[in-house]
Amino acid sequence: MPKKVNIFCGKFPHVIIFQRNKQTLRFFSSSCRTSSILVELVAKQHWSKLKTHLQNTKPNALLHQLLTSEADPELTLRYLTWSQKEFKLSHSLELTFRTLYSLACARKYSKIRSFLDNFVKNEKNYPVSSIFHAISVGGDSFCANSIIVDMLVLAYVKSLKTHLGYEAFRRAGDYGFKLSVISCNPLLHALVKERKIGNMEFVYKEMIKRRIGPNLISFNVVVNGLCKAGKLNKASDVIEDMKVWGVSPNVITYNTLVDGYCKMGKIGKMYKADAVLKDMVAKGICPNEVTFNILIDGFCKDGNVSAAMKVLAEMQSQGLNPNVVTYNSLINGLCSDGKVDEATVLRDQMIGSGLKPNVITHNALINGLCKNKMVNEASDSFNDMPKQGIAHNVTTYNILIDGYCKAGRIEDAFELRNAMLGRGICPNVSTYNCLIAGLCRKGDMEAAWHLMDEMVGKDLRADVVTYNILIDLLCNKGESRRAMKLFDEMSRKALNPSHVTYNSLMDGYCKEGNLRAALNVRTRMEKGGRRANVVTYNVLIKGFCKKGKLEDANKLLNEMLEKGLVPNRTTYEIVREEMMDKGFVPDIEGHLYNV
DNA sequence: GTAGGGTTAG
Repeated sequence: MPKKVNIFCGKFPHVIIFQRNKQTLRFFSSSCRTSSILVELVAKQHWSKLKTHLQNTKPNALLHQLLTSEADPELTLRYLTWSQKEFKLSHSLELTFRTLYSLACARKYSKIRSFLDNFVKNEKNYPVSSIFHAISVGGDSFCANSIIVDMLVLAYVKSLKTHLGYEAFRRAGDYGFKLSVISCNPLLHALVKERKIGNMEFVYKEMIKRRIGPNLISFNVVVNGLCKAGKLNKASDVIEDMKVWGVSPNVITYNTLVDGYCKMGKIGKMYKADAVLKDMVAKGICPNEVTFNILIDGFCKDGNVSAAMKVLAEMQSQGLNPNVVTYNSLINGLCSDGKVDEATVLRDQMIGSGLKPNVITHNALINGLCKNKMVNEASDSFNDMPKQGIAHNVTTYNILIDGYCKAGRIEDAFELRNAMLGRGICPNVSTYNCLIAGLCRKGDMEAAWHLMDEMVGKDLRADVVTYNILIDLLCNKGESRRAMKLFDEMSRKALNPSHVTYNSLMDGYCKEGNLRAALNVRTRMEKGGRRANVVTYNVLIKGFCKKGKLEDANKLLNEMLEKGLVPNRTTYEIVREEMMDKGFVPDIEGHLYNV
């Protein structure tokens, strides 16, 4: 019998498989001959014979015997999987992980990897704590155990059980097991994808603390996560940290940060994005197509297509060719600006330069036509797509369905929905959202609720947008309390309310003249981790104005400017109509001349 | 194995 010493006894006083196994051992000593026959059958892989012989022996007793007799680890594993399948049983965690331990000592890593991949896919989820207990009593080689835990974390992440991967990572720290970037990088990536940025930051800090040595990929993933969460200063700090670790940021690191500024930055964000670009050039990192595409898209989304065009010229002067993504951003930018004709010209230019428009190009143009009240043209464009060898996708249908709804052509919208079903494209939540919003605009509440039921029947779950549509509708009808009930339902369904949700509720209460309730919603919004945006301020400022509280409204205006939020057209309209026309001079007055 | 483009709600 091998000597098993639990080196973690001090901290984790869970000993001991020996007590439990005494009985098993007695069994083996009394029937030693039988057992050696069985072991030999395993060695020869005579499974059917083994099955008949095992009628009087417990399968787990044989597994134990294989482990203690130090049989070939691969064979032990083969017996383990065979017996689990054959007898529809699960071996204990202790024996399972002892098997993996023996494989780790024999450096049969790929066997462990594929076993763990299956192990975690199993619907029977063992508590991570039990697994760690089994690992720590199963073997005393720190290195072998660490490798098993590393592979376990990776297996969880691969099977989309990120929460368990995260827990295993945390516990590995308690036990002092040393993980590697092989499991930590995918874990970081998965946490970013699930928007669990707090957890991602924990893993990153722990990696440094535990001296796991983040590499370039780790840093890039972390920078991306922080950018997606709007933590741009922290992202810049991480880039500084990299140098301490002797890792140089590359073009991807900087592109990620530039994109962060474009998408999450506040006042003067494009200026800052440009500053990051200059910084990277100064550090000798050459911008590539992606860098320029990010900037072009950023300027377009910022409503500044002419600046985007200048970036395009700069890109070409540096010998970089615009690609489909470049053109798609510009086409979309022009369409949002109401310049569908120019967008079409650009599309032709794109074709002239040898690039083939893809489904995204077409969708952008169809959307542009819809938004500019050219639904018939949009429909023609839609029908042209198959002729050009481009298949419609769900988004194409959704765009045109939304176009029909907004043009008041609900019947056409439903007809198109039915057509997509016939063509094997499944409506998704967005399809329903477009239709529900269309029905709400028409005031056909009954049909809207009916569609909600239909969604559930099709196993489609209402999302934040669905709730936003319904909440907004109720608020506009003066039924804020009913809207609040839907809001509570959202949290019960683990849906994270968005800015729109809170803003609609505040608007509803403001319209009812209930400023207190509106401010309560704002408090909840901040507790929910969302900061007030321009729309929030517009809603509240208007609410206070309507109540004649112009001084308070003015304070809100100041607060908004101090937070670096940029007033929009609605803000100016409110200020003009509700304050200036009534003889009140707001602090924002000076800005009004710029509009 | 880390970066970029299209739809729905204010």
